[in-house]
Amino acid sequence: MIGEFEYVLLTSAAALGDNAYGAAIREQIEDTTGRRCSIGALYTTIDRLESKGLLSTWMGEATAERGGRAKRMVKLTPQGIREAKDFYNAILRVSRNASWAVERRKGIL
Amino acid sequence: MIGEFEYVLLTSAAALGDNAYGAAIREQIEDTTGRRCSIGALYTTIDRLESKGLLSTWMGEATAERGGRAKRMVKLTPQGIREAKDFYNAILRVSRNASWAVERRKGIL
DNA sequence: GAAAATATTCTGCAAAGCAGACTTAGCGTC
DNA sequence: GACGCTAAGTCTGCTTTGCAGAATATTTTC
Repeated sequence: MIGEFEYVLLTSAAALGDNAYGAAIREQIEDTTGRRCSIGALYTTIDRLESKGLLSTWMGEATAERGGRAKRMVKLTPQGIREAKDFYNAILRVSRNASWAVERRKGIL
Repeated sequence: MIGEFEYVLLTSAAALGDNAYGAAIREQIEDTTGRRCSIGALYTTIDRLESKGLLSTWMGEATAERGGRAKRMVKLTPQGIREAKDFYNAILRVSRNASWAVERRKGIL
């Protein structure tokens, strides 16, 4: 099973679609979680996920906007999508009868 | 933020209420996740969660059913409940627009 | 008093998460 | 054509979580 941060990263990369690359993913993570994401946390996790085959990366061109180095683009593999889905479903299944989940459902419905 | 397994353990203990103790929690975890839970994973995590103040434990009496040692009873602290809730909400928030979450919602509604 | 049952303790290792200094590289300008 | 500015990624070391199972404790039953 993937870890929580790995899940957050996969989800954030998926949300960015064709614009998913290191720095943008980092921003996306900070925005959606409200937590700070260090550079180290980001890239070590990207490396790990790539070596596990859950995402693939390649170097894009350095887009020319006032400086900048080439971007490392990211895309989930089918296996990555599968594992993210599994993680999500596992959390939902385990939480089925948890008071906090029930409360929240009531709020939504 | 707590880890995924810590979340599973807290949730399982919560589900068992007054019957929450090591071995029962382990069974609960195996049932709800479908994954195997080793003894080591269980108790090291209980220890950690206790030292972080997310749950408290005490020794109960040895119930007399064909042998058996005293049980280590477990109960979430208010802080434990809070952290579990935070974890759950964080996953839901991050997943808001993920394809796998959307698919699943459609299935439910 | 030995076997069987129930449950926990202990110890070591593997995987995931976190932090930030350092480096690379293009752009603009003078 | 060197220098500073900006955007982005590499590298390295450490901490926290997760995993495994052998060993041990305690109680019942025969």
